[in-house]
Amino acid sequence: MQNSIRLTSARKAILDLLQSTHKHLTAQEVHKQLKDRLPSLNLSTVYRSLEYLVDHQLISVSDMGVGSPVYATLGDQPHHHLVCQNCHQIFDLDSGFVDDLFSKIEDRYQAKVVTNHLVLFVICENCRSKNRRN
Amino acid sequence: MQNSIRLTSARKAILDLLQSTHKHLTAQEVHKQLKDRLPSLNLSTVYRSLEYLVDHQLISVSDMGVGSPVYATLGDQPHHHLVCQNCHQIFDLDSGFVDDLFSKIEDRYQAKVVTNHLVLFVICENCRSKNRRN
DNA sequence: CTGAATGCAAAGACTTTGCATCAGC
DNA sequence: GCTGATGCAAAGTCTTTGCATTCAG
Repeated sequence: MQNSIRLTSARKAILDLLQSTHKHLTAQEVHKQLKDRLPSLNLSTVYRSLEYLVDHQLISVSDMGVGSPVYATLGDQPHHHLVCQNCHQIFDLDSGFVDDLFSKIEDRYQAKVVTNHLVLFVICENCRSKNRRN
Repeated sequence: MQNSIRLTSARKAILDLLQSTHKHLTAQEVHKQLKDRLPSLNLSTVYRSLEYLVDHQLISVSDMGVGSPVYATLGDQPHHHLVCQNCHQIFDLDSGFVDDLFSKIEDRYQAKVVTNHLVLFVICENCRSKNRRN
């Protein structure tokens, strides 16, 4: 991890994309979405660039249970989701709750929490009432 | 999702394994560890069985950032980890902190949190002191 | 100018699927 | 006995790597 950042067109494009979509994208998705702008962009370059950008702390990587890791800019406000394991509906989770947890952890462990997108699996109210077992 | 469970030798062996190791294993690891006991066990059967067991809520699946999902029995006490994004060291996270969060969430959203293995990414104390930027 | 980044092609790892056979209930 | 599970083989998807070329600083 070094301080200066070598800014190539591929990396620039990836950063731009992540900054403008405000979404979590997989490497494959990033590649697909840049095909028009940079037709020559190779998938392996996308993988290498994403790795580089994560290493240099310009983007974050997290796992939403999609199978592949997803990437997003750090600029986005930390935000968190509840995902119902039964009906797969997604709910926003009040980040106050999570901030609380994170600051407690940082106090206790002297570690900086870098997860800025937490996903918790739940059985939502709706599904609970439909299913006695939960 | 149905109520009765068809208990085959493959599924029995997988459950046994997960119950005895108390670890989170990937499909590949499960397969490797069962090779001796069940030499004929096919990898695709392992995948299908794990999926089946998750569907029937006999085991849980989570993601530790290893690249593949990991499986564990539900019997294991909920427990949580901090993983350093820099040195990849793993720390146990006091589950009191997390229980707190979960019960607040359950109150507010009337949803049952089923995540029983939370993984938070951090920069650990050690790595922070080595690197001014964090 | 020089080392690092890229494209390309190939290999590698993990996972899924179709189909014939086998086994649990 | 019937339905669903398994083994096998093959294909599919995602990711990584080696090497020659190109590019940013």
